Amino acid sequence: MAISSASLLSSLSHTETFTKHYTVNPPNPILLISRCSSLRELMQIQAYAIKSDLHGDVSFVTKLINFCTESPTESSMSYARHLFDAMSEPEIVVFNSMARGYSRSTTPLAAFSLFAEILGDDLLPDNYTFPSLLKACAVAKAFEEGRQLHCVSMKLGLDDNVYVCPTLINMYTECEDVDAARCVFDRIVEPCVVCFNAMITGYSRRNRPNEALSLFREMQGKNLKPNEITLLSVLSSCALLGSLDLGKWIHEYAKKHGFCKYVKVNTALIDMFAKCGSLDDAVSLFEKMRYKDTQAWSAMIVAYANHGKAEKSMLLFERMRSENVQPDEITFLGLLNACSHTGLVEEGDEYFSRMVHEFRIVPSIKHYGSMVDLLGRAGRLDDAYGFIDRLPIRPTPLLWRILLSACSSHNNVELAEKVSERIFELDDSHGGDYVILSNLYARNKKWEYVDSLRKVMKDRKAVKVPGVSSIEVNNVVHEFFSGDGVKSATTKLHRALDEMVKELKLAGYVPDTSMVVHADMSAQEKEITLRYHSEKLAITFGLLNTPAGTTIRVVKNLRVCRDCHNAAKLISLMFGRRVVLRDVQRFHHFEDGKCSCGDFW
DNA sequence: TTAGGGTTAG
Repeated sequence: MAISSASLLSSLSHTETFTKHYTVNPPNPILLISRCSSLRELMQIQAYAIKSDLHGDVSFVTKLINFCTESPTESSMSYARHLFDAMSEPEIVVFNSMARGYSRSTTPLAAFSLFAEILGDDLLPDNYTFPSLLKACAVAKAFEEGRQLHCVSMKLGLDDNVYVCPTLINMYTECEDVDAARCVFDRIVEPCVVCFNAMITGYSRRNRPNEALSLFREMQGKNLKPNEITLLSVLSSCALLGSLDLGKWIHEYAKKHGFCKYVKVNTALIDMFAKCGSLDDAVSLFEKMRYKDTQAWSAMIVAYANHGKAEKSMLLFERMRSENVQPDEITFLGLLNACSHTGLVEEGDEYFSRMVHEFRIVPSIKHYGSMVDLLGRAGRLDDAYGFIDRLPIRPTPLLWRILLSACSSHNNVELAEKVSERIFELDDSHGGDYVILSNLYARNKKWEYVDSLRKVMKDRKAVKVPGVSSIEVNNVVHEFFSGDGVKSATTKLHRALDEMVKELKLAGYVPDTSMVVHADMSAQEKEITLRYHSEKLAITFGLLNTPAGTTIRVVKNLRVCRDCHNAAKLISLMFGRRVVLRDVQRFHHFEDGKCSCGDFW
């Protein structure tokens, strides 16, 4: 909305509300701003001030702009800019306020443009200027602009300022340059809690939980007291790693130091417990929370969804609504995932429609992805294809990738080829896509296609992310890579795995080598490749190193393979162990020879 | 008269 002219402003000043509330004597415009509750009222105050001496006064205009930038909207920012431009000699204070507003608005980089515009003038940026500008760059993921600001702050000797440092770290991590952030951090002589938090959060958000946790330990070594924000990031790292022991320790720490009064800490604890495979702990914490906000409800709905408990997710949503808590986009993402994991196509469709029409939430690419998954997994591949084709936005490779997985699950080579073409048009560097397609060819014995595809993959230098599974034993997280030991299996772990497979075979396990791509391999070689998959290595490690009868919790970075899924079911039966396996999509709870996913995943 | 780090999704 463009801001109205002076004539409109002056007409507003004569409205009834204005006369009633603000023309009592003595009407002091500065005082009026502190009582102001809407942009409309603010305009009336400004119009009123035109008649007074205050019009054009720096501190008065600054107050007006501050009001506009507190929770910026398109119109409030446009009005603020109008006031800013009208100032004959703006001061840096006023600019800082404008920059803060932009950094919180939908057009954060406007802060940088304004900065570039005024830089040549007499306005000298100060230690209040950089945090807002850097925040804007972080939000917009504008690396170049952020780096330029870093240079300017260095020239002005402000790069080690206590307020500037955390935003520099935050800007670099949001722009995916964690190492640059670490350089900034390492230059700080005595980093404070906020600096540690910025760096720990950066590691955690960039999927580097081990570094986050080691920095957390370093922080404790320096006797710096963590605060609730530290705990949020550390919990998020525990969740990434599936590190239940450390997560429990943080829970105890939070209880002891009074951090459990924070709703966000509880929400992060719920998420951690759920992602570490302990859904019961998540539920009991959730039920104990006196006040639950949208995020807490969403976290629990998402937790149920990831554990394949769609019914519970949906019931919780009903409870949430009956307590008049407004759902957000994440609540619906949880519900849609719950439906897609369990094949509830109609219910998922209904939630999508309610989200858009009843709650006026604009679907994001993630919601679309969930819908494609819902249709695809349920075998409605053509519908899923049509859904992507009709989207109001340009489909991303990820969206097609979800459909490609579904084609693989439903053994549809023809559509998989078509979908792969669409993916390769957008991104041909993702090795996983070639692997899925060649697995499909292999399963259908189209060996000549397997060979040519592998050649194409090699020519395009596409790399597949290796499978990694991890397991925590006695506070230490052990990682296993798929294929470890294929060439020379000499360790105790490999011998134990070989023995276990022998026993499994006696119980009826038949290795499913159909998805092992390499056409030139012997049956024996294929079986070995399959045997040393990361999840089998991790589960065996768990069997060897944890007390009988305890639950084995494994985290995998990709989707679990069909053969490992079969093996895990049998292991749970033969060794009397519950195995909780988190893959990139969801949880699988293996018990008594069955999986909680009901073999639908 | 302006200022730093923030869970749930990805």
